[in-house]
Amino acid sequence: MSNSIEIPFSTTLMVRDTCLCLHVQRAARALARLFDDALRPAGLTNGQFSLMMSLNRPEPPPMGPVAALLAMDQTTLTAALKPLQRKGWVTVMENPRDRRGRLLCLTPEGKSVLAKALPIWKSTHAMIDDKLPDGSAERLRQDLQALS
Amino acid sequence: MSNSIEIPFSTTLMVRDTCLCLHVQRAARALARLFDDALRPAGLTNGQFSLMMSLNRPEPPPMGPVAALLAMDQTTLTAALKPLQRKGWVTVMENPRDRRGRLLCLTPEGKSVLAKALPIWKSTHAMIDDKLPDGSAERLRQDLQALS
DNA sequence: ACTAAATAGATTGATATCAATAGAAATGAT
DNA sequence: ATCATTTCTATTGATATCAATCTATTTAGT
Repeated sequence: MSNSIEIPFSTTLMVRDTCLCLHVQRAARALARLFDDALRPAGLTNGQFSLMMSLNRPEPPPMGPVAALLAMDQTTLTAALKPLQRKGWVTVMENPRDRRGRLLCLTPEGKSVLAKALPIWKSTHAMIDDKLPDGSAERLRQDLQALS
Repeated sequence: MSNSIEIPFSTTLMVRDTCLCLHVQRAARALARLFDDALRPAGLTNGQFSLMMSLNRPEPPPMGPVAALLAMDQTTLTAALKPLQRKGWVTVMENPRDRRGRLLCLTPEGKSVLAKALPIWKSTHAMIDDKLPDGSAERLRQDLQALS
């Protein structure tokens, strides 16, 4: 006569302990906070650092491949570019060879900001690398890649 | 006479290939999309599923420990509860033993929604588990935990 | 050339995320 | 008991995230 819709507490514990999605989201939030804190003096968030770093290429890339590289929705990329454009660190120009598309360029100021952030990234990354058992960083990257 | 603020392309490639923060953010976005898609028929996002599952306890927990469990900011938790309260799946009551605090409860409807989502979680999780090399899921969880 | 389909981005609306700040209640020192 | 400190949460403002939908442009089939 019960509703039969109660999930046992043991199931809850199992999901909490095993869910890879939850584990990754948790680590993502923690790492984002860590890098955001470290990069704050440089005026960048972790996401802005990754995005701007991915724009540091010989040829300015269109939006699609950048969004794919970062595994983010194209609309997210459009939104993420706005503050960087406002600050004058990134310019978005029409692609002359495909007028539907845009090309993303780091400005000299953007490159300068990125260069100032780089040593912060290095030291922060070295720090978390040390928190992992020896050699597991590479393995971790491979496992994460398999999920993307 | 140059500005000396150019980062070599090789450095960009190194950061892109090694940055654990970027790798985790990327996997987090990809997994979030995957679980969001799968759970959509149940009316839940991956985050809502994790949050509601963490509320399925014998005793309703206060907000602080739940936020810590999910490694999220307390203000994020406050915001995340809003839509769940609106839908009548979670209730937030004053803690009689500490009137600063709140206790978070799943409603019967919330439990029912969660129960319907559970088999979706199971099959989706089994799917991504298969994408990982044998036995690496447990290792991955441990590595991610070390970062949180 | 013409038209249908595919592709590249932009916009809107909802939720997620956190810093900074503020308020209320409990705790501790005296 | 009083007051300073700490703890727990909410609010505001900015950015991040994606689904749904739209426009503009290119490509492919005819």
